[in-house]
Amino acid sequence: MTTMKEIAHRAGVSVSTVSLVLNNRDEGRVNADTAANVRAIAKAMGYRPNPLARSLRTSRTRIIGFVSEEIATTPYAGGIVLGAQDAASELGYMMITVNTDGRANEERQLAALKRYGVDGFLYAKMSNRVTTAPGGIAGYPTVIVDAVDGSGGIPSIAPDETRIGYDATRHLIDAGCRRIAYVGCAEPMLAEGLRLEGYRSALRDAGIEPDDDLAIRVWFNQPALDAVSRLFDERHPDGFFCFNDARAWYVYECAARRGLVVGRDVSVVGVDNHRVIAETFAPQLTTVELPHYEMGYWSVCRLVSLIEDRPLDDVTPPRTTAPLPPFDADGPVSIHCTLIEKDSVAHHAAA
Amino acid sequence: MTTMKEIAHRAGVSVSTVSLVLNNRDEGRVNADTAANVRAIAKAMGYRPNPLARSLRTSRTRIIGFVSEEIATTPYAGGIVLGAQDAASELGYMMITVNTDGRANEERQLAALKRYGVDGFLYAKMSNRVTTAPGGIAGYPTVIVDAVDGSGGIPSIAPDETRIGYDATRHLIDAGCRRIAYVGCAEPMLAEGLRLEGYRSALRDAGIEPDDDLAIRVWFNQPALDAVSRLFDERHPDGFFCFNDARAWYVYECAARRGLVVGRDVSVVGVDNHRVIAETFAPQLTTVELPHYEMGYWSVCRLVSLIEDRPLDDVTPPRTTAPLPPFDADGPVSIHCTLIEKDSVAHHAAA
DNA sequence: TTGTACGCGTTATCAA
DNA sequence: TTGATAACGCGTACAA
Repeated sequence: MTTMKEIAHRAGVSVSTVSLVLNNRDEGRVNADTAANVRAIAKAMGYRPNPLARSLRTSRTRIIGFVSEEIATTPYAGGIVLGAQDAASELGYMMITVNTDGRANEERQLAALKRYGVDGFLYAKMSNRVTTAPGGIAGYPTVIVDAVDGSGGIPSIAPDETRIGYDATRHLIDAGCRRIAYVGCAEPMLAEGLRLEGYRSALRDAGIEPDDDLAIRVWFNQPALDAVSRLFDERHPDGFFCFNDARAWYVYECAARRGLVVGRDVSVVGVDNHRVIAETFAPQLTTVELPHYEMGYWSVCRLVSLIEDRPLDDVTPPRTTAPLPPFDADGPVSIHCTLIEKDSVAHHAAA
Repeated sequence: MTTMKEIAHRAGVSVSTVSLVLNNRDEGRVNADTAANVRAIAKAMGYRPNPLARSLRTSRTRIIGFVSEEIATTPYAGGIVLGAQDAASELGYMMITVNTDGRANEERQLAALKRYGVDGFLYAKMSNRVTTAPGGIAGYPTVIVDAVDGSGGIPSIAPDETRIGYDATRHLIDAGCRRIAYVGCAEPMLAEGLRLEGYRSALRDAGIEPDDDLAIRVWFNQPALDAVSRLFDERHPDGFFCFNDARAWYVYECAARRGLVVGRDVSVVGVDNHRVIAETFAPQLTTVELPHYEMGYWSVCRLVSLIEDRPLDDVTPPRTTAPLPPFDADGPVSIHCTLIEKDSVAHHAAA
């Protein structure tokens, strides 16, 4: 590790001069030639600033604390963490991730992070819900990921759940389906209600009155399979909007047992085709993909813009993928999710 | 953040005395009373050392770098990361996790970690294979997780794959099965060959000559389902040992379509019943559980023992769960996996 | 038994 | 335009 002192020695100048130059504060304060020389030497010696020493002075570490209760418990976490890490890396930040199990060790973990001098926090849930950030976070720049702040005031980023329901249902309507079922999730989740709402709006907008018997909410395993079976036999839906991968499976399974081919006899649109369908039935599910990676990525951009008090456009590295959501709003931000079309929807003229 | 200086001021002593006391270096060097006083004040003021400042002096950060290519791509990662984080937390360490996508940005990420002064590395794969740690890691204390070091010399921790195959097969034999099939994985993996080996040994030990037609290796989806279907129809196995959750699903599905009840008509033992079976068929699969959490936990203990050059027993916090593997060996360590019995195995007298 | 002085690598202030 | 000098919080050799 080469230090400023060594560079100063080699360049025959003082450490302060080196510091000025290497921090680009030499504009009109250091002779252009000496500056160039210092830069050249620094480059030749492969100088990289020591973040610890810098932090000791500036009390800024360029470390972000990623706090979550459920990093380990859901397969989606990976996407968020990865996106966050990528953004952090591109912006010159590091991320320390900690997993809190409930409020128990939460404050202890937060205290540790604070001692390490993190510049801000990402507080992540793994499915959209109303949450309230732990008290210890107060006063630190914070962004809530995949949830909305119950107490208000903290910016958050989450999928636009209503629109997910709307778009999925709309897609089925456009394909000619008229008896569209919703296979929801029996656990109380924000997403559940909102997607149902979107599903209903789409139907109404298309002049179809929602039929409550077509919308069910199921848990897992046999009871879920039984419920979907009844739905098949009693209401004969021609399209299904499924809350998630596991719910879509029940539809695929029921269809298979009745000799119905998904994508020909019945149409299915799901959310976030993650593993179950992909590994069991053919990976053909038309899905609205939850932007986990993007949420992670964008939340870090937003957090850094808070930390460094710079406009968001300024800190956001150029990206070739999806456009940015309207970050300027200081409250919660809903991210639009895109529908990925596979061959689980039969496109035929309207009946 | 209260500092040593403040404590020194309040105690009416110098900073060095405080430092001596708070680092437990006061044995016979500081008056017992002053020491006690200093400790009391430190406690009252809630003193916590500033890790940054300390690191600047000691060039030790108590930060561990967790490096992996696939944190995001597998649902198992969570368990390893969580276990590692727990151990780190209990041992007073922090973990910075980075996800490298191939060798491309790997060295850049490693360089960043090194600049932040990590004390050592965890290099993790998400399924047991022969690997070789990146060059940039050389010279740092390192432990390889869920893989074995190809070039030797670096300690590693991975499941005992052969024994997984042996135990699972043995369990089926003990339950009375005689035509035991192996549904393996067509991808080339270390685990695949080793589990097959264990499967064969168990059969031979029971006086059953392995029948090659009973051991198949499949990919995913329809082709896999077809292969397992043929297996059912042509060889009529009474027991199945399945490489993983997804492979077990094909067996459940084929059984269901033939009216056979798993746990009554056929027996199934799998590995790591993760999500597929649990969310689709009832979560009843008898499995050999891969100790992801334990691997993470133990690897950190081992790494810390390397970093601090202390015997492993010394750094390992007391645990109530499984016993420690034989860490003393300096090469690869195989962790024994335990079989969790659910009701997917029909226990009947041998035919 | 305690305090002084210095260094870790940086940044910031101020005087030259 | 440049360079001492102090400070960030801590650890430690050495002097008192």
